[in-house]
Amino acid sequence: MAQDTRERLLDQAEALFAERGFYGVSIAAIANELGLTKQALLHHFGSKEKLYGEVLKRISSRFMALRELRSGADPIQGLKVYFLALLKKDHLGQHATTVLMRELLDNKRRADTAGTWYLKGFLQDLIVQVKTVPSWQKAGDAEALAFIYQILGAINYFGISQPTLTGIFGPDFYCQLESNYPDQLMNLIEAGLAAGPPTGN
Amino acid sequence: MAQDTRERLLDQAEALFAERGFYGVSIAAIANELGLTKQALLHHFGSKEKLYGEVLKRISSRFMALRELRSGADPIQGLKVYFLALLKKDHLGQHATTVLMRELLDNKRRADTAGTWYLKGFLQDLIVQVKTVPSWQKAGDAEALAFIYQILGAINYFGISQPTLTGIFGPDFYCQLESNYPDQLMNLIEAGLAAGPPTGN
DNA sequence: TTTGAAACTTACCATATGGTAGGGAGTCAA
DNA sequence: TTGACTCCCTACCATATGGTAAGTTTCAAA
Repeated sequence: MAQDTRERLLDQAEALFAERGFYGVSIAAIANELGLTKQALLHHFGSKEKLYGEVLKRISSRFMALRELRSGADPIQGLKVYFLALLKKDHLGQHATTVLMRELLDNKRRADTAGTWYLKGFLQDLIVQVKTVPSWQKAGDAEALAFIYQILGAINYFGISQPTLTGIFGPDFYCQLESNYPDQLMNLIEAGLAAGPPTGN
Repeated sequence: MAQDTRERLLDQAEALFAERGFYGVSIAAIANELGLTKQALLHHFGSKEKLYGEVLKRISSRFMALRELRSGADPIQGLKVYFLALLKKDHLGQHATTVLMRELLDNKRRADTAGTWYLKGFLQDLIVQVKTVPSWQKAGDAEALAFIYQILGAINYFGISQPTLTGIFGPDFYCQLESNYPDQLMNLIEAGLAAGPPTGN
């Protein structure tokens, strides 16, 4: 039951941090959402910063789990599994990528604490996989990462734009957009992997 | 001189909103940065919300100016001009895209105020241009926008990741990454435009 | 010279926030 | 039964925040 409350607080915190950002949420708001007082929250986590740290840690562990998931043999399939999981938010939860994006934005300021260390393994894993693809074998790490980042950007930027796009173009249009996004993304990945790194001209 | 102070306050506000987000910055902090008190700021803008609105409006006008900039004739060149301007932050200022990204994240909550209406013209313009490219002429608007959004994501996500990537991989590696990013982006755009929308298989 | 508006300032205020202190209820082992 | 521990609450506090009220200074027009 204690562990249960802790977990529920983390869930709630993750959702609210995603929605409003670190400074947009008070610990009282998080606790009240569960019918608790902020002191209950402070009892479990000590401080708001520590709570936020725990949220990031939990997200990081899901990313780690994602790494275990890849099929292994075919690098292209492995990459697709990764990227589709990110797009569909499988195994990560609805709010993980949003919290992560906010953390990227805030990272400049809290560069010392740097809650994104766990991304290193994830990104290195992706680099290795890209360089396993025949046409990318001669590529440098930076080139591979640039390609990866383009895909990550295509995924995550779209992920946070739903409310805005719906507001601008209406729900029907957004629905079309969402339904053909995965296909186009897979196209982009395949085309990029097939083409290899840019040649010097 | 009055206009000058106003403009300087807007500059400072834009920079700080980009860096810390709406809730992460106090109006006192913005004003103090210029050796003023927060009441000077309130005198010019009335409230924090209104100041933020002015910042968004100013950014929007720069986007509008960007639309005028396109070469006109060649749609592919026009698209490249747009996207390169976004990547290099020409005519937009260092912080415009960051503020915009934060606004996308917060838009869910302030969906009523929706400070991103001005994006509509910009996006529609891009859609028209993409559909002018021969291989995209049969594409639907949603397919064109999906492609555009992939590019925008590749640009903007990378744009906010510099501190994190530098932290993870070191400044030298980031420098490599940054130097080959534009080329790879142009590759991606060309490949995507040449390939056309995904076929139904 | 007077008027009046613009561009600030100092004082002040209500509220919200993160955090401390300490207490009470329940559980569980000795 | 008692002591200790966990979980959570009420009470309280220092600080920060957005905003109001009421000047003060500057400066230009009447």
